Amino acid sequence: MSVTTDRLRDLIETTVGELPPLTVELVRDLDIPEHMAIAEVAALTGVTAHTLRYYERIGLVEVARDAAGRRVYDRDAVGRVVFVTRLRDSDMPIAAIQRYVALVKQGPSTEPERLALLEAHRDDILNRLRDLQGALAVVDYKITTYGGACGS
Amino acid sequence: MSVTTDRLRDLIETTVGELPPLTVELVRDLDIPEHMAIAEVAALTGVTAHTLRYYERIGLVEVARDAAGRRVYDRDAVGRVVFVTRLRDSDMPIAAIQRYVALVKQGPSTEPERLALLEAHRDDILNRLRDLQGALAVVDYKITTYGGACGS
DNA sequence: CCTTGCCTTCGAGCGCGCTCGAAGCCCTAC
DNA sequence: GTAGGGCTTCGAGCGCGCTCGAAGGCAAGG
Repeated sequence: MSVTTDRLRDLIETTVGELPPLTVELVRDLDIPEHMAIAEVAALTGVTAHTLRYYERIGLVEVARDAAGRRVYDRDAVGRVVFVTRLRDSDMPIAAIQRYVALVKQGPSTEPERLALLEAHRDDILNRLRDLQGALAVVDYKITTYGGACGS
Repeated sequence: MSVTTDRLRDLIETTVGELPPLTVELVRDLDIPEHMAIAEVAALTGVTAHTLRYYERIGLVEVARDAAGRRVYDRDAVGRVVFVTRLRDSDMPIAAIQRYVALVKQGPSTEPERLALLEAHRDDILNRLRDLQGALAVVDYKITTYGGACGS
C-alpha cells in the first residue's frame, strides 16, 4: 500500500507543486494505477476508509470487489470520490449528491435535470460566497479596529 | 409587536435599499428602539425566538428581563445577536463564539487572545472561500461542458 | 370572568454526516 | 502453523446546532 501511495504522491508532486487541492482534472490526467485498495484511495484523497465505505453504502460511488471481496477502486471510482468530495466541500447536501448520481445512473435523458441541480447548487455556492465575504468584512473590521467595543 | 417590527422594517428600508443583509454597523446606526421583545428581535434578525433563547442559554447573549420575567433586548443585545449571527454564518463553531464572548466579559486584558481568535477565524474564512471557489470551478466546468461524462 | 396570545422554563428529540467498534475473513511473513 | 495486519459487514453512537413540545404565567380585549 505505502509503496503505491508514495508513488502517487510523487506523481502528484512532480505534476503540480503541492499535494492538495486534488482536482477532478488532476486525477483524470494523473497516471493513477488502474486499481487501488481502499487505504490507497484514502491516502490519496484524504477521505477516511470509513467514510469511503459509507459513501459506497449510500450509493455515491460504485466499487468493484476482488476475489477475496475487497474493494477495488478503478480510475472512474477514484474520480467519482474526488468529485463527490468537491461537492461536499461546497456543502452540497448528501441527499442532493445522491439524487445527482442516481440521475447519472439513469442515463443521458436525465441531463437536463442534472444540469438544473448543478445550477441550483451553483447559486448556493454564490450565496455562500457572499455570506462569507460579509462575515470576513465584519471580522476584518473587528481585527483592524480592535479596542473599539461595539456590540461584540 | 408588529407595529414596532414594521417600523423597523421601514427604518431599514429607507436607510438602505433592501432588508438583508443586516450588518452590525447597520444595526448600530439604525434608530432601533431601546427595548425590544424577543419576537421583534426574531423578526428583525431572522433568528427564531427558540434560537434566541438557546443563544442566551449557552451564554452568547445576555438579555435583561422586565417585571413579568419577559426578555427585553436592548441595543447592545441586538447588536450582539447580529454579531453572533454573522459569525455563525461564517461557520464559526458555537464553542469558539462562547470562548470569545467569555473573553469579552473578562475585560480588556483578554484583547490579545480575542484578536488571536478572530485572526484564526479569519484564516478559516479565507480557506473556506478558496474551497468554495474550487468547488464553483468544478461545478461551472460541469455545467458548461455538459454532456461530457468524466468521473461524474 | 374568560379567552387569546405571547411569553416563560425545562428537557427531550432530531437531522445531518460521519465515526467507530465488534466480529470475523484472508493473505503474508516468519 | 501461527501471528499480524488490513480488509469485510453491520449496526450503533456521536457531535453539532438547533428545534420542538409541554406546562404554565401574565396582560390586554370582549
